[in-house]
Amino acid sequence: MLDAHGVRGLTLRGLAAELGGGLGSIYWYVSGKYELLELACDELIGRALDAADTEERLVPSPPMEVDLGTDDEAVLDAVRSLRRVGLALFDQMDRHPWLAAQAQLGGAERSNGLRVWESMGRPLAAMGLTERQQFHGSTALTGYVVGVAAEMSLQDRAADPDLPKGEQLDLVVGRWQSPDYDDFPWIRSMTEQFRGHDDIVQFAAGLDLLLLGLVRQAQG
Amino acid sequence: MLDAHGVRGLTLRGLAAELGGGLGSIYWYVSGKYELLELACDELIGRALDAADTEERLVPSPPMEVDLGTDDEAVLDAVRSLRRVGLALFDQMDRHPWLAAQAQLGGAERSNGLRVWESMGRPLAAMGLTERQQFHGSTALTGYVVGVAAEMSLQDRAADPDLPKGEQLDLVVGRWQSPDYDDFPWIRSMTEQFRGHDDIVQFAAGLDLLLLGLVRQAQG
DNA sequence: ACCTGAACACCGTTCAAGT
DNA sequence: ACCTGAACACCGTTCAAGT
Repeated sequence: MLDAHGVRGLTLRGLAAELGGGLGSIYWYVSGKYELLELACDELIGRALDAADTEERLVPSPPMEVDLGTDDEAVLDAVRSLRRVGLALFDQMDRHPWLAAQAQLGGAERSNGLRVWESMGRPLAAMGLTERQQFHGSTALTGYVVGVAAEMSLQDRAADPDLPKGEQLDLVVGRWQSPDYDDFPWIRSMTEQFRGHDDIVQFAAGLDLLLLGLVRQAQG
Repeated sequence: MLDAHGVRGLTLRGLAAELGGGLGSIYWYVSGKYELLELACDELIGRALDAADTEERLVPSPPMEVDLGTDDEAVLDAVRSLRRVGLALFDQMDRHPWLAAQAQLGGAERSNGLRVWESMGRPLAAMGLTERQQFHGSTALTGYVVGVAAEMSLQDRAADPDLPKGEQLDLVVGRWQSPDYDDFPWIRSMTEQFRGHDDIVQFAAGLDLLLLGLVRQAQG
């Protein structure tokens, strides 16, 4: 997969050349570029879900920094489940920076899109939430996952790929000290946090906020 | 703005014709299509923030369905503030379905991107969260907003624009009863919820979960 | 300073023609 | 059934030339 060059960098001519075939032959297998991307998305999402299920090859989870305030084993189990799925999906989108922008997880016709939604919904039901709360919770979770992943993918793409990670952060944070940022004191106050930030930790922290909210809702 | 045809439907040739000018003259004012889109994004985000500030022309907020479990006026004020900004941004992206996919809110160089981040951050600081919690909270909020908005924009675009809303829902939900969905009992159980769903209510519900998590974190 | 439009270098998609 | 590549209808961008 030569998607290291992004969605736009994948041309049907390039793909045909890579496969040693003619340009038109692609259209025998696939209706167009859109379906090609959809299939690639579905494949990668499917693998992420497999990883979440089998528990192998799973990204190491950052420790949970929030206190859920419950020892109900059913609830804790559901939370662990949701966290595992969310982190597996994020990890996959982190590895393939074009994925997040492309993946319309919920409501997709592709079967793995449905698997995502089902994977989110079942634990929510097990937590004892009402159907309405389950519904809202599931779209909140999927929306959060692709939203944060997309945001971070864009942020990383904007950065100069030649510079080392540390210098990139210094460059951004350096701008924050300029007079342009006089109206944004809060952003400036985040200098230290931004310099030490880690994408997956940040993602997990927000996911845990959502999970905390859901636990509270189940308890209330 | 003829962006009723989406980002791809906006061609520089079409724009030049609309403006009654030559194709090349656009490049005198703007470096390319990318910058043009960035400017349009920034303008609309800016208007949304203005609406959130002035409290006029603001979308009616759905009632909060979660119990925050606090009467700390400073915290409640912060929550109201975050909710107002989030809803104003979502409303704008709901009105302009191409916006969400385009808007890299956080970390954008454009000044209104910074305004978004600052608007989210200040209330979080006022809630008494640690700097680390503020940082994580702000990215979670912005990520959630654009993520859910993007997901819903895609969902609405996929639908047949000729059919009335009710029939569209029936069509989707009808498919859920087919044998293809035998492996997705939870999705099937959401039939009733999906049929009666309302985008902005759904968005607000998830936002409130995040806010509930943040309030708990501040209290803990 | 500001505009013009032909020209260029690409796209995705189609389709008559091959095996 | 499966593949080919020229041809088509578009893009965004550049640039010598105008006023």
